[in-house]
Amino acid sequence: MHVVCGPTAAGKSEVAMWLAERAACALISADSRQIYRGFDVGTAKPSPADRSRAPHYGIDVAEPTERYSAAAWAEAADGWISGARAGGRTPLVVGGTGLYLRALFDGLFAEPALDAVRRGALEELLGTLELDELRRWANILDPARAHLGRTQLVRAIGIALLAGERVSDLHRRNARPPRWRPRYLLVDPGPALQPRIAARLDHMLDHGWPDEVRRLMQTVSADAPAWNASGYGAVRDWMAGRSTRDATRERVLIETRQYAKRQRTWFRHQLPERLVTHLDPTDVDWPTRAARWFEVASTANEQATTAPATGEASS
RNA sequence: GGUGGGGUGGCCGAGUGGCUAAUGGCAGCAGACUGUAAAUCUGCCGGGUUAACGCCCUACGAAGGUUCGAAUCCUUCCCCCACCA
Repeated sequence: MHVVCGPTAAGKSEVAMWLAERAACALISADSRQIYRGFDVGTAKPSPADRSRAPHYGIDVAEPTERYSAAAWAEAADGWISGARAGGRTPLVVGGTGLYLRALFDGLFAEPALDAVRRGALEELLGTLELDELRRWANILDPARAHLGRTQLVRAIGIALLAGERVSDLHRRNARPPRWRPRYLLVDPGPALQPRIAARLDHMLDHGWPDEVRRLMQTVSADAPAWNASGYGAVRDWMAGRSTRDATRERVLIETRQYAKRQRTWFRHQLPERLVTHLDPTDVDWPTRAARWFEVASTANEQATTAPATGEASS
């Protein structure tokens, strides 16, 4: 499976669009924010023009108030991939949400059935606890996960209590087999990323982001999951009169930089290096390199489907 | 010109004689990550040296001084802010 990934504003979509037009691809968006309807400018969704140039899947598939998940996305992505193929196109997964890629390619463990009501009540309770307190619980219930963040702790504790099983055990026991072999094209312009982030932000601020946020503030409740996309909180503060344009710009810049940094850390350590091809989109010959990657990855895909291989073709 | 307040590590900001290379926060760097992931967390964070403990140097506007010892006390100077003229 072809995957174009990389930090935000790196130029993933330019590369993906180029490949899509050249090789008749359909784009599968692996982006946890572009799924939300109405959150367009600030999430840098592909333009209508781009969307008419190649089929896009995975965009505008959820209400802003909906609590989405990596598993839900991966399941939907299965359908999109089939849909792309049925339409005679090569699916090309594009996105920067590492966990979504993992959910699709490594498969998350099968979650035991949980009583929704009890789970909701428990999560509400755990939400009131201090982080240290959650750590103490996790140390008893699922020590292997006790070093993680709040979100993970709540989940580990919840499953341990409600299902009587540790997430860390389920990882091993309930693992789902991977369905595809990914080939990653990691797009990253290196030091040029910072100026690109700034330029994109200025463009967003001049092309409707403030209005978009003002509109969303009327219709989408303030605690909707869609809001926690970097920048939206800052722009919302500005629109509410709690901040200035300059301060907002500065804050969003920082949030975006930090996000890009986290993405780089993820891709650097979580992706198997042997499956990754690096692409610097500021290289003049990036199209050649991208095309070569596409060919090699296609060949690898064919081999994988004809003979459930044991080895990996190196990139 | 007078009076009062203030100048602290990249920034903000505690600290009023030794426990202070100096609480916090931000920014930065590195890392973790299997169902909210643009999320949620962890470590480092003056310089040099060390595997580490440590050791050395530089540092609280500037210059002097008091003291065994000063970011902290005294003197002068520079700059900022407020109020009075």
